[in-house]
Amino acid sequence: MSLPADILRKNTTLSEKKIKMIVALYKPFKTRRNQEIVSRGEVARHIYFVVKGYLRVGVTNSVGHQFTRFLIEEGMVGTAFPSFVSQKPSTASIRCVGQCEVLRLSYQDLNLLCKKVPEFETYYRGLIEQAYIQAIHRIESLISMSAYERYRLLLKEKPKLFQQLPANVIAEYLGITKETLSRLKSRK
Amino acid sequence: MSLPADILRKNTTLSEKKIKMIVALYKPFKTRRNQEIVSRGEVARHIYFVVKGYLRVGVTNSVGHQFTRFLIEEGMVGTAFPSFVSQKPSTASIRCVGQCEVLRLSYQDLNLLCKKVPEFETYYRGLIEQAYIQAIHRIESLISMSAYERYRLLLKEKPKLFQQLPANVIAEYLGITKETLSRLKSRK
DNA sequence: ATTAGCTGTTGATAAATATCACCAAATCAT
DNA sequence: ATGATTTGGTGATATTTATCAACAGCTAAT
Repeated sequence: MSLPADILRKNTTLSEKKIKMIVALYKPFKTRRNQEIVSRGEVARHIYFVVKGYLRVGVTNSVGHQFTRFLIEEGMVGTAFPSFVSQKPSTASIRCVGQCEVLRLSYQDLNLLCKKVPEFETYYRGLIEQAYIQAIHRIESLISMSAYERYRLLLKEKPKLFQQLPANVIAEYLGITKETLSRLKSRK
Repeated sequence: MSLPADILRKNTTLSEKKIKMIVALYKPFKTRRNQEIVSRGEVARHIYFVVKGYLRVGVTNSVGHQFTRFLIEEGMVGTAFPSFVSQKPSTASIRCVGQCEVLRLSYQDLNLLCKKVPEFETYYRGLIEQAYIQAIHRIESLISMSAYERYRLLLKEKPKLFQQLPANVIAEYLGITKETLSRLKSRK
């Protein structure tokens, strides 16, 4: 049936009835090509479930350069997390890469679910654990590897990104300029 | 009374009885100066609560250089997280910086608590959320700031680290060499 | 169809950081 | 107390990466 329902079925032992109830809270959210769905300074009031496409969570540094904090892929869930948890204004923005299909779950509904359905909280905790583990690996690659090594690692682990995303987004994710990325590509 | 109990009192509405029961599962763990308490290749079977000192979670890259994935400060809890969650061998090691006082909670006990005491799971989820947020900030600083900017930020946010830890540990945490850190210090 | 903008490259150069070698001071183990 | 090890610092140089500029091919909007 629906992608979020499949994922709950696979990762929890929740009854069909409860799954239905939960999934009804994931509201379809219409997006336009490259639309910014959360702007810097706004509070991230939802977590987003990506059905199709990519969301890019990005920040801008002191001299106006863009960086990609996270890429949220199909089947994954994410948001501007520090803002979402604190319900304070976000330093990051969230933008669709191309045309996306997105569901969203509000902060209130998520917390209500966590309170009322312990099994959902366990599932949600697992999501955060996995996200945190990804973040740890990213930190490790950033402190211990050269740009070229990080590029090779990403190419090996997520080759799809290179087919589906423009090079500047990849470069912003790796924390290098698009020129450097272009040169790394032609390095043997 | 005890530090972990105080923290539970402050962050949950658990009864004194339950807090007592939970804290009894945090076992004191004797460490020697600079002792490695989890080695690379071992499974991290506990999370560690630091009563005194610092734990350093570190990795070694392909050419044998050390890096510091995380520093766990007094009053904080942590472990080699990817290994702990998966219960598979760790790529990181955990080492005491100097002389430490540490409590530890086993994987089994933690999961039992999460299952039996939903409020504990909420508390634990909050810990992971905060750890994840810290990790996000670290990623952002690594992809968007220069070594000097990262050094200044750390100096501003955690000045204590510079008094309490040797410079090479700080450098490994910033992802730079100790020589570069030494030069950044004398930069105005 | 045409223009304007976006995307990916490449070159020349500058800036940041690492590497290697060495030294002095502090700290530790015996 | 002493010898050994660790720690912090500096210089010379190499390497990595960023910056700035230019350009060709593509894409999208009018």
